[in-house]
Amino acid sequence: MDSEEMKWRSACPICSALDVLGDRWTMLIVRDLIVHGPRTYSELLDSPEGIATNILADRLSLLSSLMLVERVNPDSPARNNAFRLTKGGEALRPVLEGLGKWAQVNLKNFHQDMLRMPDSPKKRK
Amino acid sequence: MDSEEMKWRSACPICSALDVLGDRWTMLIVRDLIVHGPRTYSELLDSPEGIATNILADRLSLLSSLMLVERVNPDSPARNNAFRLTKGGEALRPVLEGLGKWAQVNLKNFHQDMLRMPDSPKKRK
DNA sequence: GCTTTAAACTTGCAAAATGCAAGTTAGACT
DNA sequence: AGTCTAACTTGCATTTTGCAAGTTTAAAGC
Repeated sequence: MDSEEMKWRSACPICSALDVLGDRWTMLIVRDLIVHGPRTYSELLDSPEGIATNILADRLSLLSSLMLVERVNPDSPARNNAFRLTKGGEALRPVLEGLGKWAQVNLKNFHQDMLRMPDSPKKRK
Repeated sequence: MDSEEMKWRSACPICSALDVLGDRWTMLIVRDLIVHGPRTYSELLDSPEGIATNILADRLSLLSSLMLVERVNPDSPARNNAFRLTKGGEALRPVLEGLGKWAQVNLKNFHQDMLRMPDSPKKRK
């Protein structure tokens, strides 16, 4: 998937944001990059929610083509070459913080086990 | 769908927010209720993005069970009985505004036709 | 009060997205 | 040179979405 094949449902900016971010996984990848800083493919795979490898690859490719995420070393091979947020991706930080705070206040009656802060990832292997 | 059968992927608040709102349609319904105020089922159907009737019914039922949306007249029949945001739903306003502003700045190079403000809905029939 | 109308859904099925397991590739390390 | 393993890709089952059609029911008109 890349930005050429994006389908924009309308001219509404909120809808356009959701055309990019409105699925089960994309914002969780952004969350990991906000919380942990630059992160490799395997580290992103290790998040507790358990994203599938094909979905992770697809979403990283979309986020890259929209210049929201980039490789730390653009000219080096993929192995151990972490992804990080660009300025545009980093600009989502207040939005995600707002979502987290909203959930803590407004979903606490439905999800008893919710944490105060994002939890750290499990060790891999 | 109702809140009993919600699957929470993790204890992370951001993830929990996305468990509820992280799909193609839910936040667009919230957007319509923020922009227009109380709105009937048919009015919500008329939004320019074209949500399907079964998806709209399903999402309204989920939002209702999470007490984010309610009927204007709780004890009256459904016909012409609009939905509106509860206090919890209304609390998403700054998040959606943030998303819209983010998109205007960060997606403008990829979506030339994006508007400055959400557009008004088409007339029905 | 009986019929008609239309808003508010529900249902059934096709199409697309997601989830899962397994396989492939290529650079780094010895 | 050979092995290892991170970073993917592929194939297929399952789930979610999209679309068209059908159903229900309060209310408006006669």
